Amino acid sequence: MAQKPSIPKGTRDFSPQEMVRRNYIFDTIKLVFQRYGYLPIETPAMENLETLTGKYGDEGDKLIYKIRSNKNLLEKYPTLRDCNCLKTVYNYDWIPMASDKALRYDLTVPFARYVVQHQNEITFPFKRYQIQPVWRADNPQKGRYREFFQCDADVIGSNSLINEVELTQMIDDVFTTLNVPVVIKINNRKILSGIAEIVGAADKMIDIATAIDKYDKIGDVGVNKELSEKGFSNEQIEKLEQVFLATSDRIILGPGYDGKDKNLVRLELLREHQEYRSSEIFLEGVKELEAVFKTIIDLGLTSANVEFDITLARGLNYYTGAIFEVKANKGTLTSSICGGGRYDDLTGIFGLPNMSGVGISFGADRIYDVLNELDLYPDTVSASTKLLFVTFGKDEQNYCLPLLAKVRKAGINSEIYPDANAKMKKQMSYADDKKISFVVIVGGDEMASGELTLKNMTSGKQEKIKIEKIIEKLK
RNA sequence: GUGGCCAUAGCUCAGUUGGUUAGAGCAUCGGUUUGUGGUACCGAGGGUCGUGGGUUCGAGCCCCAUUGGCCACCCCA
Repeated sequence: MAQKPSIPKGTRDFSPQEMVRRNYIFDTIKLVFQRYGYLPIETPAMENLETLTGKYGDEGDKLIYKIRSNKNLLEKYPTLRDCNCLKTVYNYDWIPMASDKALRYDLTVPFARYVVQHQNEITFPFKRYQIQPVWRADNPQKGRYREFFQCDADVIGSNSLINEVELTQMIDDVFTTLNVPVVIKINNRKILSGIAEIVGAADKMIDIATAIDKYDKIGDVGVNKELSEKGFSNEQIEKLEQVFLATSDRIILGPGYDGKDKNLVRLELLREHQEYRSSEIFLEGVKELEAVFKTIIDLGLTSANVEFDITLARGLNYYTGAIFEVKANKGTLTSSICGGGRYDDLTGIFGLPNMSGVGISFGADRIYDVLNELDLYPDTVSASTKLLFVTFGKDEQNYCLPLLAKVRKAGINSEIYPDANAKMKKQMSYADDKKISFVVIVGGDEMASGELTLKNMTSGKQEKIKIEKIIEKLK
């Protein structure tokens, strides 16, 4: 017996029913992308390693899947074969040369690379969407995979905040269609930069951001402890706590709250904040968000809630302006199902400066998990074949083949049971299992009269009917 | 990279203080007289109990190691 086959950790197989469901998600997202004027591109699964490194922070870089070279180090340096220290590491005759390629970690960095490479063919602002798998050498757990699909939409070459508004509307559109209640959290890295500047730690913005990101998880005590461990003084920590507390519900919903939009109240509070208003970049971030929120409120969203959250950080290093994160309000998955933000200089690294971009990324696999858990698929998602020809032998089958072709030409998904000798029960079970809505039963009587037996598999009712009428009926 | 839990049929699991030939449900396939599925009844196939070692007269069960999985931390879609 052969060994039981398996697939690598953190990867999944998708069977037909699952694929139909996943395609429903992809189709929904794609439709929204197209409706807002985004055009598709694809990039290779692998990139040059140097394209990817240094873009995702220290933790991110560790999770990049490196592709080992096919060249054998021992062929180039045969004397290495005798090196004992290598032998203890590699007990075989093949030592790969240094890896210089890697699997893509996300779709944003390859996109930036693409834009720089194709800058002369692109009309800016460039709106592209991209739906492809990405790979991360992470430890799998709930909602976390080593291979998963991202669905990205990005605008590059436009500073306008209308893009931020539009992306928010797209998130709303997608999750409204999918029937998933969500909260869209929005923050701005400039606010975080300003905060870091004010407390005298401008170079430690990332440290502050990743610590305060855990506010709702480990509370103020935990956050303060982490900040302290990272070398922040008590004075700095106190100053930081002050600004985060300023936007808490307890403060803004207190006496004097006049029912105005919470997000705008929070931002106004920050704009007027004694200590922090002195930072230019801080105020810039606040003003940007005020503009974004005002427009969103004016236009209104269909089902999503938007929320300004000053503790939202996001780990990716390249974000410089607005940052987004979307979570489902129902179900047990607590991690984000969509994220994004503005990056002012991602193309600069590849030699094309002053090209600001902003984008969002839907995590298709997590959305799939949420939809599965909440069972949010419409009935129409399961049906594929609409009509099955059931026959009793070779003669009947031959009689049906031209009819089948006719039905297919009319655009009706249909098939015939291939094994002419199969018993009727077998053929009916097949239809039942595939959730085929109608079967046509063809035997001697039907062939003689041309009146075929059409059975509705849901109601169980059947009627004698000519093929033309069947086509008319099912079209 | 760190920690916790788990591993028996394709799937979900049972399996007594260690004792003959390891069970059930679901799924699959076949049958209940050869033109009718989803419900019923009968039957069949399918397991070196994750792998390797140890203790024992005897191990699915106890011990050690190893691999894999799930969950949490870190970080992220």
